[in-house]
Amino acid sequence: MTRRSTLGARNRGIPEATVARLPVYLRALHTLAERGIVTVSSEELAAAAGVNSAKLRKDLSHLGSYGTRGVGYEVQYLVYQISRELGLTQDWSVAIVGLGNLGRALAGYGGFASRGFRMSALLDADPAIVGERINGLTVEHIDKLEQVIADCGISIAVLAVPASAAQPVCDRVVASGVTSILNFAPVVLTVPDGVDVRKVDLSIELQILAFHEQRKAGGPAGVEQEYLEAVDGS
Amino acid sequence: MTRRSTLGARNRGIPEATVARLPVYLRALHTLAERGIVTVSSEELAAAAGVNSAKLRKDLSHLGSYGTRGVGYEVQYLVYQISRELGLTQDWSVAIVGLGNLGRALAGYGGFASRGFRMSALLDADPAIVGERINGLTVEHIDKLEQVIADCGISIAVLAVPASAAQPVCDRVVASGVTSILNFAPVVLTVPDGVDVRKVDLSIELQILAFHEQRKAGGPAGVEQEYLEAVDGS
DNA sequence: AAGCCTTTGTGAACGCATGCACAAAGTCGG
DNA sequence: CCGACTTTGTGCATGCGTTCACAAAGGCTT
Ligand SMILES: NC(=O)c1ccc[n+]([C@@H]2O[C@H](COP(=O)([O-])OP(=O)(O)OC[C@H]3O[C@@H](n4cnc5c(N)ncnc54)[C@H](O)[C@@H]3O)[C@@H](O)[C@H]2O)c1
Ligand SMILES: NC(=O)c1ccc[n+]([C@@H]2O[C@H](COP(=O)([O-])OP(=O)(O)OC[C@H]3O[C@@H](n4cnc5c(N)ncnc54)[C@H](O)[C@@H]3O)[C@@H](O)[C@H]2O)c1
Repeated sequence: MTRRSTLGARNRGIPEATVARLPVYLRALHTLAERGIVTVSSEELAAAAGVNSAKLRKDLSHLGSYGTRGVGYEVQYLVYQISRELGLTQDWSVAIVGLGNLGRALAGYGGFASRGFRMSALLDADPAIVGERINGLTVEHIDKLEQVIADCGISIAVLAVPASAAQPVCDRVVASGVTSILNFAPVVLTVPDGVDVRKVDLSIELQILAFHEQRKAGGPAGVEQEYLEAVDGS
Repeated sequence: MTRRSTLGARNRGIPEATVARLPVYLRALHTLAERGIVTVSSEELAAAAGVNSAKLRKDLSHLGSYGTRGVGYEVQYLVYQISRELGLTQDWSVAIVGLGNLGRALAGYGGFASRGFRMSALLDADPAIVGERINGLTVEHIDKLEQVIADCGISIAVLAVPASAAQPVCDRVVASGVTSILNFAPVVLTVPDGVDVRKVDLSIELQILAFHEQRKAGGPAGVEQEYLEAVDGS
């Protein structure tokens, strides 16, 4: 007796918006599991994840028919299915390039390991940083990049280098075989087809908040007059 | 002669997707300005920002008619208009709550000040951290939250506290008058209407990358068999 | 065994975002 | 001053994502 419906459902094409929410559901499910909860309805899980329950059900329906009508979803089983879909049943080796303020914080963070991401390599160009031990790992010189990536089987790299170094470093990690990049530098990276880039830009987040904040306070006040003052001339 | 078209255009309702891209355009424009470039076409700016040029033009058209046909956009003028729309012609005071690994990195980052965000207050609950000086600021005890927020006129808070503390801390900063929150803790925050929350979740970013990475390698391999093994029983 | 009750999975409608393609607008050389 | 050329601003079509609403499905009680 196989539990998963063999027909339909598994489209092979999961919408990007759904993929972005699966980790949120997964986190909510883990929290429920810790509390010993065995079964959860779409309504409850949606509330825990902060989304509409119809959206949740549609999202899950892309993975298969894993619920039971009149009951809900079995927490553990759903955890497994989402994990599998996201590729978290295997561990991923990750390299961090740039061990400055931000890189250090990331390297020392425990929340990655618990989700199947192992920080396997730390790389920096600064001789003063190379050799340092952070969270049990030794920082290697960036010249060993190719070697380290091959040795550790790394396919995901985190870039925490200055903006000016980001594209060159990106080119190198891509040339070394990395096909997924998480970029913290405030630049638009150019990569070949087949390489995924996701960016995290904290300044942008603050600017978006500022926009809405300004709206609450009555919208942008500036008129033409102000520009002339601002540029201080003409 | 006023430069900005007085009619239409300024809808007061800028699409959220556009708002999220304006900071990217702004960054590209700053880079161009540094190189001494005075005028830029939508095609060039779009390339620098990594978007489609039609999208760029439509985005900018929401702010007004700031281009010149046959020529393009004046870099400085566009910088000013976007800055004004985003609310960056004024400075914003920001509080950081939680000065652990991540909070420290943020507090020490220079890229915020240059975009009009001043880190005005650092708050933590740990007596060992309170009193410490980071980047010229003294870490205050979380008990002074209300007072500090009022004194510094803070409306934006960054939460870099553990997941378990995030909601309580959130409630407190909201009660103190903060109406915009940037949250790094991996939890869904509940806030009253009128308060904006943006989340940055690095684990989620990695999980999304893992999903696509797995796809490149041939899709999720698991079948029912594997679940039974995984739960190790039954 | 039958009917009631709960909850899923999805069809359909709607709204937002994207990108093409082009007319209108403006520049610039002659 | 004119005509050719460039580039903007936008109408329109298309596709994606969200939400409502409900029939079908399954469990549970009697
Ligand atoms: N710190 C923050 O809170 C923060 C916030 C937003 C964005 N960022 C961005 O994240 C990136 C890192 O920020 P940070 O504060 O850690 O900067 P940082 O200057 O403290 O660290 C950068 C590190 O990269 C290393 N590096 C430089 N060039 C390199 C190269 N070619 N190869 C390998 N390593 C190299 C440096 O030696 C340094 O250790 C920057 O692009 C920054 O704009 C940081
Ligand atoms: N460090 C990372 O790279 C990273 C990555 C992803 C997510 N996060 C998330 O960011 C948050 C912070 O991460 P971190 O690594 O800096 O953690 P951390 O434990 O190093 O720092 C947390 C800080 O918050 C303070 N704190 C705890 N309770 C508080 C309270 N009630 N009021 C005020 N301060 C309080 C602690 O004293 C500590 O200084 C966590 O939620 C974490 O899950 C961190």
